[in-house]
Amino acid sequence: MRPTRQRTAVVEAMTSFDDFRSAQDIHDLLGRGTTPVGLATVYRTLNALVEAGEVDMLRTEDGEAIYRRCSETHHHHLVCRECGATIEVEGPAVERWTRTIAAEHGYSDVAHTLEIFGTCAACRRA
Amino acid sequence: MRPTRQRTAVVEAMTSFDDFRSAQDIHDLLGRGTTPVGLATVYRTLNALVEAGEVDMLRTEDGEAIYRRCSETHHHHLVCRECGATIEVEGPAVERWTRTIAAEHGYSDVAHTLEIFGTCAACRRA
DNA sequence: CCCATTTTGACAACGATTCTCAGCAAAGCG
DNA sequence: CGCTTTGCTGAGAATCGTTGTCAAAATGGG
Repeated sequence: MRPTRQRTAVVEAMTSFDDFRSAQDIHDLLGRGTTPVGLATVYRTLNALVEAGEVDMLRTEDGEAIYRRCSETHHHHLVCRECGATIEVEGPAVERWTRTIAAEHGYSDVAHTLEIFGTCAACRRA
Repeated sequence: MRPTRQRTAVVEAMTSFDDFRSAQDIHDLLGRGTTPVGLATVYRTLNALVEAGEVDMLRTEDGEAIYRRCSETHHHHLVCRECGATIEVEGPAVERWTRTIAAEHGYSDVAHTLEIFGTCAACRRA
C-alpha cells in the first residue's frame, strides 16, 4: 500500500480527536484543513485501517459506522452516550468467560463484541 | 395498539424460526404465506416489538438489522457465523463487571451490548 | 351502522456506503 | 530523467436498507 498524501492526512486526522466519529465527520474535518480528501477515499482508507487493526469501528444504534484510533491490543470501550468520551477497558475475565461459554456449546473460532454505554460524570452534572 | 391481521402474522412468523433474520427475509417469508404484509409494515411492527422487548435486534458486520424473538430476561447471544444458529446465554459475572468498570470511571446509567460469534459444531464438520 | 382514529402499503425519499472509470501519481527501470 | 506500469483518487452514479408520505382501507366505540 502506497503512502499517499491522502492516506497520511486521514491517519493524522484520526489522531486529532479521541472519540468515535463517522466517516462523514472525518471527511468534513479534512475539508476544513489543507488537504481535502474525497469521501470515497476516506471510506477506503478507514476500512483499510480497520483491517490493519489501527482503528476501531463500531456501529451506532441506527447502524452508522463510527471510527476511532486505538491501541493494538484487544480491548473494549466505555462510551459516554452524551458526549462520546471513550475509555478503553480490558477484562481478562470476560475474555475467558466468552471462550468457556462457546466451548461448552461446541462453538469454535470464537470472537466477540462488547461495548459499555453510560453517561460520564461531566455530562451527568450538565 | 390494535391487534391487526398483519401484526399477528409478523408475530407468528417470528416464532417460526430460531435464528436472526433481516426484515427483508421476514417480509419474503410472509409473502409466501397466506398473509402477505407490506415491507413498511414489517419494519414498523418489528421496531414496535423491539421497543416492547419481545424481539431482539442486532446489527451484522455491514450494519444490517437482524431480528429474533427472545426471552424477556436480560441475556446475550452466542451466534454461529455460518448458519446463524443462536443460543441465549446469561453471565451474571459480566453484568457485574460492566457495572463495576463504569462506576470506577464515574459513568452512570450503564447499558451494554455483548455478542459472541463462532462456528457451531455442525458447521465445523461441514 | 357511522364516525373518528389507526393502520396499511405502494411508492417516493433518504442516507450511508460502495462502485465506476477516467485522470493522476508513485515506483521501477533503463 | 523519460517512459511505463500499476495503483490511487474523486466526482458522481448506483446500491441498498430503512423511513416518510398519503390516500385508501380497517378497526372499535358510540
